[in-house]
Amino acid sequence: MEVLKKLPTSDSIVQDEVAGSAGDGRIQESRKVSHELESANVEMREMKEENEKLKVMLEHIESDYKSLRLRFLNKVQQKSSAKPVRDNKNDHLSAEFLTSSDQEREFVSLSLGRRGSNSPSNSIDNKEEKTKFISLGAKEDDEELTNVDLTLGPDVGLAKQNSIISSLENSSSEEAPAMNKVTGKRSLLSGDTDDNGQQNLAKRARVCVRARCDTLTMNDGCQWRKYGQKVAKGNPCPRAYYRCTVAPGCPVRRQVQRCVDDMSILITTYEGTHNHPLPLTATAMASTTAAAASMLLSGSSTSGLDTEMIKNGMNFKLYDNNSRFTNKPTVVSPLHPTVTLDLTAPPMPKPSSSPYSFNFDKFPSLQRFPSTSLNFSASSSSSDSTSTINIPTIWGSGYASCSPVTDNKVHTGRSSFLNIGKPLPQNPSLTETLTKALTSDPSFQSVIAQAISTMVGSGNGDQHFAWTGRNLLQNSSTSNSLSINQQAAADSNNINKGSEAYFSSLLMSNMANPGMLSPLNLPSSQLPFTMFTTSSSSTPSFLNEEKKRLL
DNA sequence: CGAGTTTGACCTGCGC
DNA sequence: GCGCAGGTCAAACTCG
Repeated sequence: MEVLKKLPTSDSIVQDEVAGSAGDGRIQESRKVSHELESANVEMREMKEENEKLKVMLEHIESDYKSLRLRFLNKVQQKSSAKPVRDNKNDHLSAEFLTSSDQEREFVSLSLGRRGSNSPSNSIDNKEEKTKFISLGAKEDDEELTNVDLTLGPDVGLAKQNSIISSLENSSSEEAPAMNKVTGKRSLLSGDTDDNGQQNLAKRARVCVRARCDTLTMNDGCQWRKYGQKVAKGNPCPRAYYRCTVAPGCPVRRQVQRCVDDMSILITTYEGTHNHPLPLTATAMASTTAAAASMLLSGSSTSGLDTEMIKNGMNFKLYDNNSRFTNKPTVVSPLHPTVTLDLTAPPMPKPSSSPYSFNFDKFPSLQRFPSTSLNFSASSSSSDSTSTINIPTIWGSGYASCSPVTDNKVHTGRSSFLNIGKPLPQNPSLTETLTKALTSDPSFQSVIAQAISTMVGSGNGDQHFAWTGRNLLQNSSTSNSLSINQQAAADSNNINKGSEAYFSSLLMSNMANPGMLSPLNLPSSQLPFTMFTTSSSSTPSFLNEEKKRLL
């Protein structure tokens, strides 16, 4: 405005003209300036109006968010307080994990199932971290999350959220591997006592990611050091053992193994919780696996889910884990309840109807992302403790949904699927069903939020992409990511058109996982569609040999 | 030379 | 108790 004041006004220009002290050229120049000034004024007025509209929109969104969040928390509280013990076989899980406080933690923690610590060395740190977290307080937490999550810039609030997540992780992080004082060797299993045996059972929950992957290994954003390799029985492909090296002493391990039935499928199993802030590029996988582990440990992947979902009108496709996957996760041990995220299933045809389709036409900004569907299922009988989250992907069909039950196979294992990627027909009125779906089961909320956040962040740009639409063509190192990028590029024109829709998706994500990274703060490079990149490290040796042979 | 990988030995849990 | 299999260790090796 000060600049404008300094500029000559039209009056002064006229005066100048009258004075005749300037030539024709100067008069024309003055008129030009005057014209520009007027148009600038008009533009400013328009911008002001637009700003006002945006403000109103933001306020509206914020109030919607708050009310939705309140409703969500109420539902969670009701659910957790009324949650019955599920079945005898899961009594130990129920007793340990179905308390309301635990359930809440399931949503806000990135823990892959391990929680609590018996380690004296870590107890102080954990106490401190817990105190830190608790000191945030419910009110402050609410405020912070509200403020942070509704912040427009992807960078703003990132540090805050990271620190929150770090605190949460640390508060539930596992202890460093117990060392045998006599031998000096690590003794994970022998350290268990009878008292905490059942607790440790749950602590060892694993998340197994099955992904069709032409490249040598999955780049999930973390740094890994290989510490062993073993040929497992029944699979000629050796299993490689990796340890997280982002921070010294991080207890997280992963196993990488090719699927025996389909060598193009890479099975990566994660175990443990990072005891350090995650690199940005690693948060998506951590969030996803945490959500999966939460689903497993909260019991939602058990028969309880089945019952509840159907009870609430949620129909989920049921799979026979044993028949569908002869290539099951690397190890299914009673000591290692495993949840599997399956990104390998082929696209499926559109079902005729869907009781819970999530219309992405309401979220135009999301349409550039691969569509997903959530397909939960669980079997009733329990012969193992494996859950599967099945995530096939289809690009650009524009819907995410829970697909209807289409078969009723007999289930021989305790298994669950989260199936993402099946296109479904558009359902014109979905607000009610969506709300119902979101409020019906906390675990569902958690997982759907993660799935959505994954989709939202999958534009393969950097974390500013949603706002600036730039860098959409990065990371096209694999065919999958190329497809995504093409999709993203094709839709990049629409990127700034759907801010309201984008906010809406954030609401859902943050509502279900207030402590997790919002898509706002997730770099897209971390997402499953681009994580299959060649890595110089952590390369299975047999693939190296294969590579050498080919060369 | 340091970081990461390879690989054989060793430890532990589990089933018979 | 024994053998098997999964998991880990650590010395040797490789690579940049």
